[in-house]
Amino acid sequence: MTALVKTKAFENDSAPLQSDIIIDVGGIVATAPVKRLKAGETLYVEGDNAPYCYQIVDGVMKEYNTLEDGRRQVADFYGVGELFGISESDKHLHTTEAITDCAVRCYLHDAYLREVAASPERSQQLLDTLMTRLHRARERIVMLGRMSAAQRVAAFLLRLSSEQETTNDIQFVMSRQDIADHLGLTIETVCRVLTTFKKSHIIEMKNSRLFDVPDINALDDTAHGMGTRH
Amino acid sequence: MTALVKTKAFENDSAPLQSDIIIDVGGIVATAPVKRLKAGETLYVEGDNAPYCYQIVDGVMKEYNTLEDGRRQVADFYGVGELFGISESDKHLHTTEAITDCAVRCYLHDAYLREVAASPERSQQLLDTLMTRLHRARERIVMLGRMSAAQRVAAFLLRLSSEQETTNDIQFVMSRQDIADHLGLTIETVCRVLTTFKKSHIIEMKNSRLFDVPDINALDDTAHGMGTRH
DNA sequence: CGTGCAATTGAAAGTACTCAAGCCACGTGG
DNA sequence: CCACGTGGCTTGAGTACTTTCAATTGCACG
Repeated sequence: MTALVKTKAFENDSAPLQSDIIIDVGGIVATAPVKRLKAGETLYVEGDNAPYCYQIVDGVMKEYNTLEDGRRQVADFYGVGELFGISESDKHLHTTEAITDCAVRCYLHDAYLREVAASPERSQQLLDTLMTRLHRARERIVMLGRMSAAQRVAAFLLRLSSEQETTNDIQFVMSRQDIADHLGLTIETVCRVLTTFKKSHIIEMKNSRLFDVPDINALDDTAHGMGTRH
Repeated sequence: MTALVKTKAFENDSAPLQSDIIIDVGGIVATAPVKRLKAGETLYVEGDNAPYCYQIVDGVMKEYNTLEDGRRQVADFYGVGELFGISESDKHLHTTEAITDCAVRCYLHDAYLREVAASPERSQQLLDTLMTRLHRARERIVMLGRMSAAQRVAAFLLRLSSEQETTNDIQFVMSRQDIADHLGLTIETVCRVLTTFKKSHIIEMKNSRLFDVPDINALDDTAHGMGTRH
C-alpha cells in the first residue's frame, strides 16, 4: 500500500526518510547509494543502458513510453518502497521521471540479481513483485480495452483512495496530463469527467489535486456499473 | 517464437507431439500428466483454485477475463511451449480455453515453485518468463491506450506473421471475436479494418483465416505510422 | 499587476460502437 | 440432391463518445 501522495521530502534533510518501509532486499541496502531527484527530473530514458534498478525511498515517480508522435503512455506510478527498473534486461524499456522531489536507492542490477539467485526467499520476493506487476498490468489492459472514460477515471480515483488511509480525501501529486496519459485519454476528457463527477456530487474538489469523496460507493458504482466503451 | 497457427494435433494420436520444443522446466516433466482438450473446452475458470500450472504441448489456448456485462478481454494467446497459470497465487485470475484441440502438461503449482526455488537456473528461467510477460503486457497497454483500431489490427497481424516462418502468409486459428476481444474492439470494427486493408492491397484474404501479405512493410507502416487514437 | 502554466470549457469533427441485415460455407434431414 | 438451419463473417446506417482545436479561467509568483 504505497501512497502516491505528497510527502514532505526535503523540508528537512535531516528528517528520517520513510526507510522503515524499505525491506532490505539483499543485504545490499547498506551499500546501495541513494540518489536524489528534483520534481520533473528524469532518472533514465527508454533505451538507456540499465546498470541499476531502483527502490523508492521517498517521493513518487512515473514510468512511461513516448510514441513517435509525442503522445505518451504512463505505464505506472511508483510510491515509497516500490522497486522498479528490474524487469529490463539490458536496456531500459521506459522513461522514468520524478513527479515530486524523490530519493531512490540504486542497486547494481547484476549484483541485485545475483543476491536474488542466492537466496530462495529473495527469489520468492522478486517473483511475487513481478507477479503483482503482471496482475496490475493485466487489470490495466482490461481497463484500457473495455472501460469508458468515466469508468477509467473512477477506477483511478478508487486506486488512489485505497492507497491512502485518510478518511474521505484523495490527495495526489500527478497532473491532469499524467492521469490522461495513464488512462489512455486526453487531458480534456479527464477534466470533463471530473466536472461530471462534481456535478453529480460523486466528488467534491477542494482544490485541483485534493478531492473529497463523500460516498465512496457511488464512485465504485461508477467504476463498475453501466457505461459501455464509448 | 511460438506459433499460434493450426497444428495437426489429433490427426494421428501416435504422431510425435512437438515436445522437442518443450524444455524440461524442473525435472518434473517426466512425471507431469498431459491433459488433452477439445477445441472450445475450458481448462479452468477465473476464481477456480489453482493447484496446477500448465505448459502447452500442442495447440493454441486463450486466456481471458469476462466482465460483469459479458464482454471479454483476452489477455493473451499461448502457443506450443508456453507456460501459463503460473502467476496466479491461489485462485486463477483468468479463464483459459482451448482454441484448437490442445495438449497441456500439468505441473503441480507448489511442486513447480519448489523446484524453481531449488535451482538458480530454473529460477532465472521463470524470472525471464515473467519479465517477458510483463513486457508483452506493457506493449499491449500502449496499444490499447494509444493506438487506433487500424494500428491495433496491423500490430496483431504483424505479431502473427513474426511467429510463423512461412513466407508471406498469415494463417491463424482464432475467431474474429477472439481478435476483437484481444484488441479491445468490436468484431465489426475488426472486419471493417480488415476490409480496408484488403482494399488498400495491404493484405489479400485467401480465406477468412488465411491472409497473404505481399508487402510486410506496408503493414508495419500502418501499425506504426499515422493514425491517432480517434 | 503582468507572466506563465495548469486546468477548464466550448464547438466541431471523427472514430468506433450499436443495431440490424445480408452473405457464405457447411452440415442435416427430407 | 436440395431446402433449410446454423455459425462465423461482412456490410450498412445511425449514434454516442472522445478527440481536436481554440479560447478562457484560475492560480502562484515575481
